[in-house]
Amino acid sequence: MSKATINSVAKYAGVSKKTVSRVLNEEPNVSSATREKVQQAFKDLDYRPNPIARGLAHNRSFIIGCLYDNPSKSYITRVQTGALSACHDKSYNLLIHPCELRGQALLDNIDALIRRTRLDGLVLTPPFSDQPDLLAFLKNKSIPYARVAPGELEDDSISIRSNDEQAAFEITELLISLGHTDIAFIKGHPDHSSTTLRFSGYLKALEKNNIEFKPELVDEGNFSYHSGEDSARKILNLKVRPSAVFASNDYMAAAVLKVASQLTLKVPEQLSIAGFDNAPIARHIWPGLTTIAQPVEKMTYIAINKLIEQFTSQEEALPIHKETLEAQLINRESTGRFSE
Amino acid sequence: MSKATINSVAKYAGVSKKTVSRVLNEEPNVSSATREKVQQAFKDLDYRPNPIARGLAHNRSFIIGCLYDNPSKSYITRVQTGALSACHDKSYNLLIHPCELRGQALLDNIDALIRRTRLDGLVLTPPFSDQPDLLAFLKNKSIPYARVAPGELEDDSISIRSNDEQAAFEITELLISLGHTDIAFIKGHPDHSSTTLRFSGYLKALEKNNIEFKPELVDEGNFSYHSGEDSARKILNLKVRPSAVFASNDYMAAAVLKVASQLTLKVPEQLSIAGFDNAPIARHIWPGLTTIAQPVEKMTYIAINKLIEQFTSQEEALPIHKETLEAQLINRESTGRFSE
DNA sequence: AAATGACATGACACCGGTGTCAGAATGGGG
DNA sequence: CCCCATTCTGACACCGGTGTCATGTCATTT
Repeated sequence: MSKATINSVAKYAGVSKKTVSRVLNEEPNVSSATREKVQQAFKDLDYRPNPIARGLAHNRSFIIGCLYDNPSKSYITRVQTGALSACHDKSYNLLIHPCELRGQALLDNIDALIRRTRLDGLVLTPPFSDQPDLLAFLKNKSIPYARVAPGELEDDSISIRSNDEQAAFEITELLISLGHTDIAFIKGHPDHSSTTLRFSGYLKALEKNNIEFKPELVDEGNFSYHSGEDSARKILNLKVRPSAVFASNDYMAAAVLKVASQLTLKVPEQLSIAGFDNAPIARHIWPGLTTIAQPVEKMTYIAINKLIEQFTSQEEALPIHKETLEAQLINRESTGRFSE
Repeated sequence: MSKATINSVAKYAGVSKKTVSRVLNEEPNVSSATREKVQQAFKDLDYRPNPIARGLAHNRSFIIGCLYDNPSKSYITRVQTGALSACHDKSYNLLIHPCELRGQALLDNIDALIRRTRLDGLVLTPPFSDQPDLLAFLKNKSIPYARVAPGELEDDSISIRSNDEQAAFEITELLISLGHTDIAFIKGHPDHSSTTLRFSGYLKALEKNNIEFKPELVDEGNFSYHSGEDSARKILNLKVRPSAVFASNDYMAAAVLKVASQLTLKVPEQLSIAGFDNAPIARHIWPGLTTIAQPVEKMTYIAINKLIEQFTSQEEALPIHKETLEAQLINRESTGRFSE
């Protein structure tokens, strides 16, 4: 069972294998009588074409690779969900490939990946979306790729992002509207473009509201919980303690909450905390974190969808798809007015 | 570039493609002079064999599928890490396939997956590891599979697990050794075999220490944070409140901590909390959770490794690999003596 | 020196599809 | 009724490897 090949179908239907192939691929110039005969054979024999043979004939693998190097498991999972969904819709397979950004080995690593798997295209997630070396390398190798959440849209490739700067601006304004003026900021990892964008949104909100920027309220983290802990200790032990902290992601925000608890600071009465990403931890701690939800699955879905469309399309000059999606502010319990 | 095929290598080395194939596969009966000529050609032409063509010839896809339906992103990521590592070592590709346990659609879903991808084998993670329908279906289809963390080892398939019952026993004894006697228990999802095992370990520890089992201290959750919250509210509002709660996983334990915070119970002074799994959240909340660390990556690695070995081996009767790995108790701040 | 066997090599078909092209069937106009 | 254009169909080579088997080469045995 399940041994039906194109030859057995052809024999069963009394036609040539080429004709079966035509029906399979919905090519024109097949009489409806023949078409029906063949389709009946498909059903009777429970036939599914062999994607490997098809791949060999087409010199295609029907594989999309997904590159990531991200400490957040929930982010990765969301990327995967969107990617799987797009691949499924287009009958492609998804190959996940976690790897480290740093090190000369990166390009060799990717090279080996490409040659080993013969993948048809790549989706780059942060921080790879903004790695000039990598982009140049892929272009050179003629590997089609799409970028998720890149910082710059200049590159002539498919790019889908959400507006990090605007979202950071909004959440900062939320804190300001609650009466906060000393708002600390914990930066993310310098390799990620979102680090710059989120910081920029914070600065713009201060500026717009005529609040003086105080460099001592800014500390550099790297998106990890641990780095958030270090930054929080510095910030919360300042002589003039800020009344609010905006951390560039939820893990660091959760770390701020931990340090605040250890210092017996009440959140949000004595300290407001805002995060970014709407990671599961944002609602798994108490009080829940006010944060920004990005449509990660959707971004990845669109990226892969457009990517496949592009290299599948007959037209050489399909316009390069660029899109910026909306992020959404989620207001939870970790932010409020200062009340002591 | 990168266009070298077996034909071009053969021509370059002045031998037949079959001989090139022999060198590739390290078959015997190739003179060392010829072998070196061919290997030099590999280098000169920068040749890599095409896995798709190889797959077609062998009727193999070199793809291992990984099935999961698990709410814990960190668990999934750890499974993937182990799986990727094993696949990489054996030059296989990993295809991840999240899907829902419930519903008649499951078998159809898996069937479609198999036919679409022609995968060579499957790794089952909980709760699929203990799904009799699925196991029977795969056996019927002659799809090789390996089970990660199954409840029962009876099935004649590769099975790698850690000792959940023993670990639950130990963590319960830890609580007992701290002086607790009223220890509540929150069960996991009934579809997961670990739910039964962990509960059983809890019961055995009570029994061994001559502590009376009180049914009202046990509540049924489903491994989700939300279910843990519900159970925690019930348990912590009992007339006679227990002094410790052992939740079947860390998400539910984190929810207990949240409810305790809302009730202004001090942890661990007024309430000890223990979890299971050593999920990231266990160290991202304060106080950190005492819990059990399982070698998830290693289990998955071994499972896939043995799976590939099995269906690659010439010997028909390779013994079925079964292994039970050690879990480890991690002692953090959420457990201690009752002190009020 | 002839027979024998172990080792080395290549010709060829095959895996299951697709592209090319030539030839057969069909249909409409003169 | 014939001719030609259009539509349909199949023979065949090909994608890039692997399996089978026949043949060639050499050293060893008798």
